[in-house]
Amino acid sequence: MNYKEFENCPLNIFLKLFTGKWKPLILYHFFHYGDIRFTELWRKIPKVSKKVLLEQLKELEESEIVERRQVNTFPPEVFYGLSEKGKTILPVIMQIEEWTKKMIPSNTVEE
Amino acid sequence: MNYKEFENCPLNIFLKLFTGKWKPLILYHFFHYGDIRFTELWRKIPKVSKKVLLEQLKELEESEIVERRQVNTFPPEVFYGLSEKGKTILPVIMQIEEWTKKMIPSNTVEE
DNA sequence: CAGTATCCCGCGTGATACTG
DNA sequence: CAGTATCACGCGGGATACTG
Repeated sequence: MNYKEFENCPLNIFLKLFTGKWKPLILYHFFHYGDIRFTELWRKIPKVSKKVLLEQLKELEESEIVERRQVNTFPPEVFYGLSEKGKTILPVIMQIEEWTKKMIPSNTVEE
Repeated sequence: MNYKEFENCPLNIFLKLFTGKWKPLILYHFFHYGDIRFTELWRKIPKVSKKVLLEQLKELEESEIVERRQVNTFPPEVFYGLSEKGKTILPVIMQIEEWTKKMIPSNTVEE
């Protein structure tokens, strides 16, 4: 296996899907709250700039994990949420969470 | 949930374990070949510098996923491999790979 | 052979203001 | 309200030489 082959390896593809500082948190909100309007999502994730949040959403959209739904034209009203493909990740995420809770001592994060 | 809580969320902790350009490939080799001597690992991953490879190994070691075993004193002979905790990740990785193969169309990576 | 010391660069991310 | 345009910066990663 050379590096190029590895680029195509499923584990790496999966990780690249989630690479991005805010993507896991974005998906977390979709899993728990369903579709969310852009500004509301932004309100829930207070430390990220609009530009970056939009970039991350766009990347997730290009991965076909997230769907963007524009409701009416003016003023713009845009909802983001999981696609059907995105919803199939849930069991994988759950197994990851179980493993992590069991194996990784819950580190205390300093303020 | 605020951002600080999210830092402690299992999904995020898991992803941080693998964040690092070469970590998945390093783990791939350990899963397939068991313990590997440092230089041999370096030979298998030709595009990474020694410095960076050592950094990534050190981070994995600090996560207690990888273990470093020094065999004798001179010349140094150091083996790296999965810890017991590291080995428990395998089923999780396998589920991730299955999901990815099923759901993500195998992108062609340009040369 | 394994590991360290420097120096360097690009990219992901951030702050802010502007537009339709 | 959703999205774009600039400008800027820190840090993860890379190249190279050196050390015990």
